Amino acid sequence: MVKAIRLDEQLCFTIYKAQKQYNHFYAQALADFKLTYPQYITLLSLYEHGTMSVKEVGETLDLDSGTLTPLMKRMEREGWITRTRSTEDERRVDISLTKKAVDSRDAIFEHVGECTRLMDIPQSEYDAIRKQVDFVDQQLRAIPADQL
Amino acid sequence: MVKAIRLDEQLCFTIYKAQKQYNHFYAQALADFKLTYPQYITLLSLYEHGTMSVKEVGETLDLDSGTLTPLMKRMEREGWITRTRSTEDERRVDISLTKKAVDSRDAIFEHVGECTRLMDIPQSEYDAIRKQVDFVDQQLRAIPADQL
DNA sequence: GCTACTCACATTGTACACGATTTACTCGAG
DNA sequence: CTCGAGTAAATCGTGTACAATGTGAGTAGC
Repeated sequence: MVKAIRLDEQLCFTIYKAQKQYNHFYAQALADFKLTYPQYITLLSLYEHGTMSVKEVGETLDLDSGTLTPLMKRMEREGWITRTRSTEDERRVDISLTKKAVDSRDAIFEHVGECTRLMDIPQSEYDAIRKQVDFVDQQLRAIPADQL
Repeated sequence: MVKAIRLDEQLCFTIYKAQKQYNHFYAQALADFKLTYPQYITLLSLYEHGTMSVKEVGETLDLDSGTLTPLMKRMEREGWITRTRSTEDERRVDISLTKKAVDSRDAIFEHVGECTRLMDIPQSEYDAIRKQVDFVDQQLRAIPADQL
């Protein structure tokens, strides 16, 4: 007799739903800037590290070129970034922030900060949850592929 | 002076990554059954509640018809479910499990159970994390749309 | 200076997600 | 009985994700 797997008891499902809810939250919070959540975290990474190649952006966000290339073309079209083929290594494409992106930084941080404050979770608890979810992520990555 | 938002300190980003990792995990765990993660949770819900309309499935999974209709057409094509227009209310489409789905239940539960056991997280901690993430989800849903 | 390998990025195909609109059906008020 | 409000699915358009493949650019080894 196999024990049933109940949807509401699955951590994967809770995380799945929370991720979608965060997406929805940021879709509204970022609507004025016409940014999606993946575009927003791309900006965050560029604010933090400055100009990077597509590969390096991908490493900070855990995304591959199949996702990033079209995403960044949209961000270029919207005037957030520039994409320039590197001269010293022509395989690389360097991603830089535009003046618009630099100028918008404070307004974005300010507005997102206000919105996230609406959630009303104490900093200590917020950090604790983040560490626990990160632990789950680490556990998942630690499973060797040949055991599945 | 606006305080910088650091990607690695954001709970949204941790959850975003964990969700993708879970997706990857289940893609491998479910490969033998040719099921994706959204298809798997659809099956779970049907195992638990039996035949339901598309709307009811959507309520258990927090998905709308725009996502479910094509997903279920694929599942129908793969022989997991049947889609039949309800006779007493012709607006409804009832989703039922096929014999293949019923017969596969134990094998799926068994295999997924084995795979999740590889994560090695004690049940008490697992539940605690799930409750915390669920709390975050609730907090997000509690924010009135007009405040963003 | 050739060749094989590797690397960075782009492209293609499949599968979600979801807002917005459309279509078909139900039901209750007049 | 009929019409309009409401409902359930389907459809459409946009934007991710990612495996697999293609392409051109470096590079190591002989």
